[in-house]
Amino acid sequence: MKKHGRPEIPRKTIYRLSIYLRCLQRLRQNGLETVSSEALARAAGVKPTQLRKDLTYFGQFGTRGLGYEVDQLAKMITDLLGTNHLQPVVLIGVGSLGTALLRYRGFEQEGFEIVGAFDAELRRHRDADLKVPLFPMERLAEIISKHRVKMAIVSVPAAAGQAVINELTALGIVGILNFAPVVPVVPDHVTVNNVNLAIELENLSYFIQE
Amino acid sequence: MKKHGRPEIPRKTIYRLSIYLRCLQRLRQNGLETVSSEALARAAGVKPTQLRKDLTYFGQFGTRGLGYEVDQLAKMITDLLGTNHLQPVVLIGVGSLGTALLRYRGFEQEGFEIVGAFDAELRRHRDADLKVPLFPMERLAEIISKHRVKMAIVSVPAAAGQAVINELTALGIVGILNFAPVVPVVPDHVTVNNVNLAIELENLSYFIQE
DNA sequence: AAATGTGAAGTTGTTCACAGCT
DNA sequence: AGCTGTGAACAACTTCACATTT
Repeated sequence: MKKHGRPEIPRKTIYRLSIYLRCLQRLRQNGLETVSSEALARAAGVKPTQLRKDLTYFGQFGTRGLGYEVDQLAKMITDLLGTNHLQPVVLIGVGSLGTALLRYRGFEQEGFEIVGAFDAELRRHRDADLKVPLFPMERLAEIISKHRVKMAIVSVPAAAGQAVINELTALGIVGILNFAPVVPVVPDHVTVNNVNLAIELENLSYFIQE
Repeated sequence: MKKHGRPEIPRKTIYRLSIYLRCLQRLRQNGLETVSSEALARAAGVKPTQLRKDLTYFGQFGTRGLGYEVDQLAKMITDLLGTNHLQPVVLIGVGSLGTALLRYRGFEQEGFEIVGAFDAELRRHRDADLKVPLFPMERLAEIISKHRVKMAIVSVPAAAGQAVINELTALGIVGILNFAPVVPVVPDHVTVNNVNLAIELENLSYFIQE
């Protein structure tokens, strides 16, 4: 995990922005037009002061004595996160987890489109019901350039992890959601978010003892 | 996400322990018997001093002038995390993501066994190749008590999230790996690790701008 | 000589307290 | 009166510097 670009803003703040956005969307569905930092913070599971501090990294969006306009704040967060337009993504590694991720509807709902899935060995995984086109690794460069892809999801085994990540960064990918259980090394301008499901469970295991 | 039990130890330290363990396992496969904090830290992607500080929360395990014994350190971390014995887990929500998680081999490799998968509507998801037994929600209490389950994976839609989590905690579950896009409310003695794949992608989206 | 263990210093992130709008 | 915006205080975590052990 690395940060850059606007380095003075805590990464956790960016993460919480996404949570605020989800809450705002729900508030909007409920017909709310305005919300106080206290109410929004409670919905997001944080303290009101933290919400306000998070927002002030980017400017002033509220009205004192009143609160925030739901629509306006949601739009500003969307713009800020860069999710206001559809983002093309490639997925590498169509094994058990990769297939699972391809079936998962959650990504497209939030503005991401998996334009291609790649694997070193395609044969086995030709599930007819997958809507995402499958390609051999040889066509990775072509698809990335054709769709101007900047983000990738990596769900290959540990042994292949670093090599695949090297290939992706060489092809211009600058954001990687990495499920491979490795500690990836990438150039400075590339951001990696690591998700390791086994470690999350293992972590729980510690806390439930006794 | 909550902490308790041994509260003085940073949660991030516990998380890194898992990473150290993976690195140690790899070192052991390569026949290494001893490792310095510098070498292990490099493998784990942290600074040597951080590794040493992390370990001293739990005692002294190294030999000055020499380093750490790989086997011994791995065993101590395993004991500490509580992954030295097989841990039964239930999974709630056999939708696209839930099915994916059931197919994922990563959990059992690390000592977790999904003893049952549950869903409000079972019909659709009778994939013959799933090895995990599927049950209706009505049998949740029975299975949890039969296998003495303390951990659960929640992969239901947002709308069902809090209700399912309430049911689980009422049945004695104390550790939850939550994929439902909600901000869960749980009693103090319950630990929740939230994983939100859409938010991870959204977060990347911010960092790749410009 | 080599490498750990650790108090102290430094850095980062959170919360407080209250000034300032509306 | 109510609620935001923010410098200052605080807390948590990381890194340094070096004493200590083999």
